[in-house]
Amino acid sequence: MRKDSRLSRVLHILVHMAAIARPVTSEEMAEMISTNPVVVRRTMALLRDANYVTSTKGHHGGWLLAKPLANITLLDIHHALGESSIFTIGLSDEHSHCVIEQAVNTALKDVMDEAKALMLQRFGQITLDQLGADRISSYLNKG
Amino acid sequence: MRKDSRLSRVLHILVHMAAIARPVTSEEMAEMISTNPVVVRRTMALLRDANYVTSTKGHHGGWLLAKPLANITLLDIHHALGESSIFTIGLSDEHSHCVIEQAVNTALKDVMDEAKALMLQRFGQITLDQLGADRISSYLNKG
DNA sequence: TGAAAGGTAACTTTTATTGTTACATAAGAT
DNA sequence: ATCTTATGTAACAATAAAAGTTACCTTTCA
Repeated sequence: MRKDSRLSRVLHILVHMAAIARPVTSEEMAEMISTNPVVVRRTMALLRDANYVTSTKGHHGGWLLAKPLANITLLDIHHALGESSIFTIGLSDEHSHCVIEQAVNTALKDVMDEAKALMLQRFGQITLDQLGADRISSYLNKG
Repeated sequence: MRKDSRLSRVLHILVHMAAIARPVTSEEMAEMISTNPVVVRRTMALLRDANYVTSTKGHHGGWLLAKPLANITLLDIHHALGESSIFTIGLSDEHSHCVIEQAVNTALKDVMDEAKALMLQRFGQITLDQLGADRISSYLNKG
């Protein structure tokens, strides 16, 4: 299964955007993450749908943040990207009538649900403005 | 990303094995999980390498548990299947020199590590014999 | 009206899992 | 002895999801 790197990539872009006081084009963003503009538009469109960014066409167009990074959490962006499964571990479903299969799947699902809940809770505690600040303080601390 | 359903499938097989007092063939196991014997051998071979099962060739051959289910945890089996990533979320690595990318990835990695630690801890607390017992008691409780 | 931007559909590439075929080897049954 | 029943394994095909690419559209402003 190929990894979904959209969250990492789009967070990278958003933090850059906050430091650039003008519309940023898909072309520029594509260079930030070494891909092409269509891939960028595809992901950014989801954030626009959730009102975290706006886009304008034509000359001097591009993308702008719709709110300060301090008002956006990792969870917000995660959700904006859609409700896809976060685990590579899947449950079998060949014989859903088998009580053993049901017991196995219930046990696995309970654990995965708990881990997911923890992860989303942590994501909800981190705002995007902390990503820059965290980095600077750890840089100063480590030399 | 396609899900890795080996853990769920092989747990299903192991619990069945405990209830069958003779060597179980790959053919029989393949029917349990609706696949073919080669797929079964591929996964079971990993469990044999980790000494959870044994296999014998020829007439009346097949697979046997090497220890009681009570002595095997979900974590044991998870580890026996190899150290593959459990998350579909990947980190970008286009520009590892960019401090913003590093800050984003560190934040994501910290959260994922924490969620993974919780998941593995829970897996370590569940022995395979509980899968049958859990199911029966929940069945009785729910009617 | 031409250049610069986003919008989007359709298709290809990539990557990991799963499935399949084929054949070798081992061990007990006849 | 040799046939049958098993596992062992290599090589290849099918499947599925993300990412990449191409092509063409519309919008906006100089």
